[in-house]
Amino acid sequence: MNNQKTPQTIDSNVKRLDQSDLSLAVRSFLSNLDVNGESRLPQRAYLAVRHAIRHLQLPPGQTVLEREMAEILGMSRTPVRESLVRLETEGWVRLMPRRGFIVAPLVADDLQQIYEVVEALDGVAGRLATGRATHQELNQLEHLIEEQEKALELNDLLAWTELDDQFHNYIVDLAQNPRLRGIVDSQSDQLYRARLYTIGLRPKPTRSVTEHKAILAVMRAGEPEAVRTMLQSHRYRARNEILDALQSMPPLPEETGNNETFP
Amino acid sequence: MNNQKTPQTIDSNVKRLDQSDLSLAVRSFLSNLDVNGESRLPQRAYLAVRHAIRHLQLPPGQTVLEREMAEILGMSRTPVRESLVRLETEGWVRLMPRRGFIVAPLVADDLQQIYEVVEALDGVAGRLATGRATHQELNQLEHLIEEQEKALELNDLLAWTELDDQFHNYIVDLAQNPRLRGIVDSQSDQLYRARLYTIGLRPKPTRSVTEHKAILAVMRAGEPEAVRTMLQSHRYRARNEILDALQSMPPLPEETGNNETFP
DNA sequence: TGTTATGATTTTACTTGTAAAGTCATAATA
DNA sequence: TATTATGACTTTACAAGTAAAATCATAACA
Repeated sequence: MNNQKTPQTIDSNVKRLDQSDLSLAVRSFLSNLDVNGESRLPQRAYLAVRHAIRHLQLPPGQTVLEREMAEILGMSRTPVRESLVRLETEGWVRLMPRRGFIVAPLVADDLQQIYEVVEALDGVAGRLATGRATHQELNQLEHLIEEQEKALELNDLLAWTELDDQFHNYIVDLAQNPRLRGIVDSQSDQLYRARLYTIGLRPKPTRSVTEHKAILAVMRAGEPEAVRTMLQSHRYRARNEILDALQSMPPLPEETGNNETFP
Repeated sequence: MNNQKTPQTIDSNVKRLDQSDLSLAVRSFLSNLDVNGESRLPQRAYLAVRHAIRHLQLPPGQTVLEREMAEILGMSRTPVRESLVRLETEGWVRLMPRRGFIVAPLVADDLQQIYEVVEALDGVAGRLATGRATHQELNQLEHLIEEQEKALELNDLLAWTELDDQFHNYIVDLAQNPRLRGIVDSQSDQLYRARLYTIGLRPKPTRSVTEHKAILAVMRAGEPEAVRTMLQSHRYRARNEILDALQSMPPLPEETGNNETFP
């Protein structure tokens, strides 16, 4: 029923209009992303595609064609391909040899692997941050926690998700290790879409805020090892909530190209 | 003195022969690497360049030209560039915009960052491996330790370095997490050249072998948390030895193109 | 002598072209 | 009907070409 390919008639020397699988909405989402600050084309393509995957605009299983992306982003195929290669080594897309790239499916096994990595790196970041953060920076963490409480009172789960991300990212920043920063960034960000996907099915994250407070307190007390342990178990609990929610979902979203073809 | 560029005479319409900075030895090292198993050209280029950097054939600071690599490896520039982009995101080379790629310099600050990452990931790998390894696999670890002792008796530090790598890599394998595997692989392998570089300046690694035995014992006892702690402090000690040795070295190797031009 | 200007050269950054391999709809066949 | 064969079509994988930018040696000049 969702086969949108036109049957090729013999006189189809007319240029086909529906060579794309992507809806107009997704196309505008991709092309309207503000990446003007980036001068390099591959970096622009990288940010655009990653952003679209992160926000489930490019759903798991969706094929990503270099020709199509190039067309949408207004560049040639080469910089697009370069960005896809990078996204592949980071785990955002998967390369099927001679078939093309698809958005990495959202399966429990994969998420489990990411969590095992992020738990460890998040933990060490917290440990390092404890020694390296200034009072001012710790106050900034406190500010983020307050914002989280506000978002929770308003039941704004989307805002809360962003603030939770900011909290953890800021701790990683404080570790002052660019390499760690890069790896955590690309890995933990891949968890975002799983959280987005299960956002309504998880318990209200009041406990997360409590734990954030406890983590900050131990950072203030200057106990690096304790910070590490707490961050790790904090992530562990979050992991279980996500995986539980994912299991109670419709089987798995694969090749769900949300197409709106013209009338 | 080491300026090997020929002064361009007015009648230099002759094709220049020394357009390369790389010695014949390095060229043959690169082209003779056994990568025939790999069908994809970018993967071949990736392995070749990475291997050459790892073994200090391409020294820190060396510029890596895509045209030159393409020529040496017998392919066009496109797959070479793709491999360089990947090596850049992993930290092996550094991209100077509009200037080209150079082999990442071997500076203490960078090594420190890598160690912070690897310590954490190695630790979690050990923790996971403890639950997931079979008796047979643990015996394989024991075998590797025995080989290390033999290498040490023969004072074969190069063999020992390889065996030490194998030991740690095997533990990561046992964690059964491909993503973790990939990140540790690319990161910890970047430490290899630092170890190679300081190989004669460090104390004989008898203590490392003792610690390996202790780690294996705790894995056999099935105490994941203890394995993590021990692996982490094991890496920490190794880190300090390397960084100390590096500090007592000639300033820092940058642009040391070990050229042997024709007579 | 020291400093600035200049132009040839090199190298990336990006575009475009092409062959091979895989896919898929349709037709032929048992 | 079920299965296999066929061929048009799509898409990557790789090659090759070009323009802009940075570099560096040399020359002009104060």
